[in-house]
Amino acid sequence: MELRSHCPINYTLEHFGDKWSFLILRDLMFKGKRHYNEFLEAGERVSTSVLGDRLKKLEEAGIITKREDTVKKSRILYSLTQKCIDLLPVLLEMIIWGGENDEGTEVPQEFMDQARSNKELLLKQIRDALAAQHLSGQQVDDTSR
Amino acid sequence: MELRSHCPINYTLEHFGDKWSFLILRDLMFKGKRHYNEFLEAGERVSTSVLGDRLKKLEEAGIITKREDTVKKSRILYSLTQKCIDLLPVLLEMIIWGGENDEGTEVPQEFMDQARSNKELLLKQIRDALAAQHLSGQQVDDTSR
DNA sequence: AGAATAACTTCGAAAAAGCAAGTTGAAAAT
DNA sequence: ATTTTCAACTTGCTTTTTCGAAGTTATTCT
Repeated sequence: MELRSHCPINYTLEHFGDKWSFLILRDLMFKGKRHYNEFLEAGERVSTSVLGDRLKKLEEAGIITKREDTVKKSRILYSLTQKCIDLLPVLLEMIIWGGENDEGTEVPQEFMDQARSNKELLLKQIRDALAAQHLSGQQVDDTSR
Repeated sequence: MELRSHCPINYTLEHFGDKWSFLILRDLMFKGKRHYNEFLEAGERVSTSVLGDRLKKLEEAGIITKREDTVKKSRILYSLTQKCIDLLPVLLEMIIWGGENDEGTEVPQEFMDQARSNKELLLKQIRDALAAQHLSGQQVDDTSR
């Protein structure tokens, strides 16, 4: 990856500064999506070629990892790396700004309140949950699907 | 502006999810740039057509304002709105992630230390300074240029 | 065995970005 | 007073990137 500069904001943008990367990470972090077709069907409808390309780039950059799903062999399970979990504060601040400025936001009031009153605790809770689900190597058989 | 969804992350991305908007805001917030040609010359070299387009869109979205420069009448002075200053935490978190993950980062160690040890204070300092420079309507005659 | 599911690829079309040159109006220089 | 320069755009064209529809391959379900 060739950088336009070593400005930290530019560095972050070179990884996620397109219309889709952050949305894929949102699906992984906040919506519990772990498989290709789940990303396709969720939210804003990425096209499959763009999704494939972004997943590849995110993996190359060490933001996510892929491996065979132990529950169903033909599927690939996508996981977050620590590097990606470190990005959580950025996503959270984006949620706060969006939640405050979009009148028709879908963010629950409760979430906004928690983010305002005790951001550190909220961050820790989400971070711990993500670490348990993504870094342990274990996998829960989600029979609700 | 037509939204793909009311997800707060998507909402934020619809405003700044391109390669240049955040960089222009960075120049305004962290590098003290206030004029068109300063944006052009700083950092990663936007083309003038893209810069013109982004400034227009940011103004339409209420993120920045433009007005005649009182020091030199032929210039236009760009300022941040409160809505944009509210975005500061997002930018700061991007700086932290970029500073931590880019080996060749240009972020001073001192800044990283402060961000880690007392983020709220740092935020407040920057926020107050920005409010004084951008929201007061006053303008300092910068004779260093 | 046939249909459905999952994860991609490929390729043409559309959108965005980039570049060079031109425009407008104020200010500085001659 | 006229010319030159500066600042902030605007326009038109080319290149690059992104997008979307359809096709491919391998696996699993019926």
